[in-house]
Amino acid sequence: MDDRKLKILEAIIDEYIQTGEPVGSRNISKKLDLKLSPATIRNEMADLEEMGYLEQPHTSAGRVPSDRGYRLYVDSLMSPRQFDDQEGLAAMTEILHSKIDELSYMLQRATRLLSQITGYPIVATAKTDGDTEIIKNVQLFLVDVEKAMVVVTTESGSIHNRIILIPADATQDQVDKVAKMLSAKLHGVEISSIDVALANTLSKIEGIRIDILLPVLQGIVESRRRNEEHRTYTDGAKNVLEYPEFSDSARAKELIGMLEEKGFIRDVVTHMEMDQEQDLYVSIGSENQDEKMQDCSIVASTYDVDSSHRVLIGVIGPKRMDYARVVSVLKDMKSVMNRREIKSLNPDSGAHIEGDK
Amino acid sequence: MDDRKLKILEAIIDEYIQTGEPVGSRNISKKLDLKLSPATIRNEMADLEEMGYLEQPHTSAGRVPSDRGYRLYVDSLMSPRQFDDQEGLAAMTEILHSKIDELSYMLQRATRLLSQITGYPIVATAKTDGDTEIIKNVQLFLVDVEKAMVVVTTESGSIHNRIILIPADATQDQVDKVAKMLSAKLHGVEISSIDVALANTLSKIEGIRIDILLPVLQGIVESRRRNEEHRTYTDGAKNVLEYPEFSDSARAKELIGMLEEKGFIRDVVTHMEMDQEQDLYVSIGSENQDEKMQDCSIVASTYDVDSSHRVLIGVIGPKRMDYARVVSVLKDMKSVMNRREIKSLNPDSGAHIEGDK
DNA sequence: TGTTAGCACTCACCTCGGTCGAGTGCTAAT
DNA sequence: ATTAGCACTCGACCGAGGTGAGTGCTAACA
Repeated sequence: MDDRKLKILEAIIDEYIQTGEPVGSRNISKKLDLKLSPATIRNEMADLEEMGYLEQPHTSAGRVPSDRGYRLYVDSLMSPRQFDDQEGLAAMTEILHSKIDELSYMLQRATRLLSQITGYPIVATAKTDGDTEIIKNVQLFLVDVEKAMVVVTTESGSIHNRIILIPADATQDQVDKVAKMLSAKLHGVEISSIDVALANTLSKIEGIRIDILLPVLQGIVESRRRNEEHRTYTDGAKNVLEYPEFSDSARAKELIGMLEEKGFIRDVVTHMEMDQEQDLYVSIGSENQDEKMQDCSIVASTYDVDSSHRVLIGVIGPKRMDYARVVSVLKDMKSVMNRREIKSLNPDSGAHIEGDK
Repeated sequence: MDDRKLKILEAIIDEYIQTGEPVGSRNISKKLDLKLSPATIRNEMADLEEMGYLEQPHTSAGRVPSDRGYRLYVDSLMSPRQFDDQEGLAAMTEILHSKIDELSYMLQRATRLLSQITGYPIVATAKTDGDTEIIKNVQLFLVDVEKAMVVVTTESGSIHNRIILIPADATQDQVDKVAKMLSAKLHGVEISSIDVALANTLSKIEGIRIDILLPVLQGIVESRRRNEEHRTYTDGAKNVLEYPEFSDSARAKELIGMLEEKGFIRDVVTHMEMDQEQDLYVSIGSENQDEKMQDCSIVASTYDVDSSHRVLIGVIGPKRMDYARVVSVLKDMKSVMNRREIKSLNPDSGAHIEGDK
C-alpha cells in the first residue's frame, strides 16, 4: 500500500463525495497532478478494489468507495477542510448562550442551525450518566387549587419539575408537612427505588396524608422519565430528499420515519458511541448497529454544556456525506462551546427583557 | 343541478380519492347502480366541468375534482364513513389520560397516534386565548446554589415555570423578600407589560435587590414565550412520501420542510380557523392562506383539554385526502375527549408508580 | 326529450431497437 | 513501471410505433 495509492484513493473519494457518480480513471488522471495516464490509474484502481477499498457497481462503470474505503478516508486521508462561516459561528454562539434550564430549547435550536449549515438531518439528545439518578433535594409547593409543583434536584445537577394534582381538601399545612418530610427523607435516594412500598413506609410518619404523598412520588418518577424521553430532537429531515441515494421514495420514507421515531434514533446514536473513547465518532454504513441504517453514516460528538450536562449531537447523512466538512463544523461548535462557559454564568438580564417583548 | 349530478360527482370524487387517477365515464357507469351508460355519464361530466366542479388534466384523460368540487363534497356529499378501530380508540383514551401538566407530552403522543391512524402528517398546537396573559400568581424558590425556580400561574389557568440563575451571594432572606413582593405586586399584571421600567419601579421597594429581580422578571417573560413557541408538534412527515402528488421530491421536500418549521405550520393551521366558527375546519387547496399550501388540504379540530386548555389538531394531506375518514377520526377523538374529563381529576397514583419503574 | 350506440380522435404510456459515450481490462510497445 | 491502443460492456438517451383508456360528437332510439 504505497503513498500513491492513498493519494488516488483520496482523490476518488473526494470526487465521489462531491458528485455521487462512480468516478473513472480519466477523471482522476486529470484532477491529480501526478502526471499519470488513465491506464496507470486504472491499474491502481484495480489494486484498490482487490484490497477492498473500492467497488464497481457494474463492469463498465467507474469506481465507488466501499465502507472500508470511507473508513480509511475518514481515519487518515481526508484533509479537514477549514470551515469558516462567520455567520454560522455567531449563531452558534448565540444559541449556546441559552440559559441553563433551557437545555431542551438549546438542543432544538442547535439541531435547526446545524441542519441548515450542514445540509444533513441532525439528531441531538441529552445524555444521562447511567441509570443512577440520586435525589439531592425535593421541594413541593402549592401553585393553584388542587395543583402543586414538585421540583427534584439530583446529585448530577439536573433539575426536573412537574405539576401534580392533589386532593382539593389538602391544606397548606398538610402539604408543607409532606414537603418537609420528603426533603428530609429522600435525600440520597435513587429515583428508581421509589415505589409503593416506600410510599407506605413514609406515610406512617405522623400527619402525612397518603393521598398527597402518592401523587408527589409519582410526579418525581415521571418527571425524570419524561425528561429522558423528551430530550431528543431532530431537525432537517427534509434534507434527506436532497441526496440521490434516497431518491427512491421508499428508502427516503424509511429514513425519515426513523428520524421521527425519537426513541429509535436516540438508541442508534448513543449505542454507536459506546464502542469508542474519543469525543468525535464516525460510523459508516455497515458499522451501524441497526441494519436499517446500513446506507447511512453518522458523525457525532459530545458536548459538555456545563459540569453536569452532557449532550450528544449527531449528523446523519448518506455514506457519501461530506465528512471533512461535517467534522470541522462539529469541532468548531466544540470550540465555541468552550468559550461559552464564562458567559453563561453572567446573563445580561436587562437587555433581554426588552428584546423579548 | 339535479340529484343525479350530485350522485355522479360524489362517485367521481370517492373514486379519485381512492385511486388518485383521473376517473372515466365507463368506470362510474359501472360503479354507480343508476343503470346509465358511459355516454350519459360523459354528458353529465361535461356539465359538471362547466359548472366548475371537475377538471380535465388533458383532453383524453378522465376527470379530476376541482377545489370547488372538493368543497361541495366535504360540505354536503360525502358519507361519513364509520371509523371503528377499537385499538385506536383505546390508545386515544390512554393518551388523553395524560395528566394535566403534561400537555406537551399529550400533544406529542396524540400527533404520533393520529399520524399512524390516518396515514397523514399531523400538527398539534396548544392554543393561547389571545395575547392577554394575565398573571394570577408568581412564586419563587431557591432550588440549588445560584438557581431559583419561578412559577407563574395565569388567570387563564396555565402554569409556566423556569429555572433562572441568580447571584451566588443572594441569601434565602433576600430571595424571599423578592418573592413576597412579586406575589403581591404582579397579581393582575399582563405578562407583556413587564419591562425594565417596571423592574426599576419595583426595585425601589426596600430591600429588593435588582440583580435578583431582573433575572426573575426575565424568567417570567421567557417562560411564557417558550411555552407558546414550543407547544407545536408535528409527526408523520414521512407519510408525505406515500402520496403520488408528492412523488416529485422537490415538492415533498418543500412540504416536509414546512412541517419542520414549527412556527410556520402553526400559523397556517391557526389562521385557517379564524375564518369560521364551527369546531371542525376544512381548508382545501387554494383556500389555504399560504400559497405554498395550495396543493394541500387541512382538516383541523379544536379540543378542550380542560377548562383552561384548548388544543388544535390538524391533519395535513393532499387535496385528495380521505376527508370522510379523517373527519370521523377527529370526531371520535372528540367524543373520547369528552368521556375523559372525569377520569383526569382522579389519577390512580399507586398503580402508576409501579408501572413506571 | 333524455338516453344510448357508434365512431373518430387524443394523448399518456409502454416497449423496442439503435446509438452514444463513459469506462473498463488487456496487450503490446516504450 | 508506464502508457497507448483497442475491443468490449453496459447504462442512458432517443425516437418510432403500438396500445388503450378516455373523450366529444352525431345520429338513432324509446
